[in-house]
Amino acid sequence: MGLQKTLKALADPVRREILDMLRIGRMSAGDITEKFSITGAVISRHLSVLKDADLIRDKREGKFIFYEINVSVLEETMLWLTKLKGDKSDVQEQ
Amino acid sequence: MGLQKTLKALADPVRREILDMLRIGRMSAGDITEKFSITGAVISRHLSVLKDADLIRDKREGKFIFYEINVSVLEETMLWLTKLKGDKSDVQEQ
DNA sequence: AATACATTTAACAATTAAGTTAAACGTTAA
DNA sequence: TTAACGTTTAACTTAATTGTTAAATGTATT
Repeated sequence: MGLQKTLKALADPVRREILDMLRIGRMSAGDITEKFSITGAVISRHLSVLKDADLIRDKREGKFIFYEINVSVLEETMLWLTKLKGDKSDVQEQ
Repeated sequence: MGLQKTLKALADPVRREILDMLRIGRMSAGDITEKFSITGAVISRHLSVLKDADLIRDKREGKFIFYEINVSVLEETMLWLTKLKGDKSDVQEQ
């Protein structure tokens, strides 16, 4: 389910923007929510989708929950895209 | 809308399988349909999503419509993923 | 223990997406 | 020009997704 979950998670613009933000550094759920004009409940659910895809990790510190990006799962996606793009090593060319 | 359409198109397993098949070479809509256990109408709609994302191109030849993959639009996705993965050239590191 | 704060979960409404079958369209052949 | 074939479009059903508000959970503070 790796590739499927990853691509599904990446297919939403809000979730991609969250990842783009986390690229710079970790943030609390509240900090992330502030950057959008949607409710915290929605952001929370987006975060759970990203977490389920293992694209982010969370860590509670007191009343805050901090989120950080985990890029390692992107490897599989990159490999698939690379294969699609033109690595024809496993295809009989003529 | 490039990245959004691309990722949305790639988020469906049937569409990814179609792309994987077209990687080997072009196929008619009927040939593609045969490989699945869903109706031709559904395949046709998946093809239209892929076409709208410019991931495939079509060409009618007689009664057949042949589809071929177009990988050039994947470049934008690869760039975004690469940036996310660790190209921090535009981020202040400490 | 009561209150406040940060976040998630639940219940619901609206929208989008994927599947079905049947009808329509474009092309070829009789 | 009618019939047959390949494919798409339309109408519909069901399931999934995204958003809302309200309630619940977990932690810190008084």
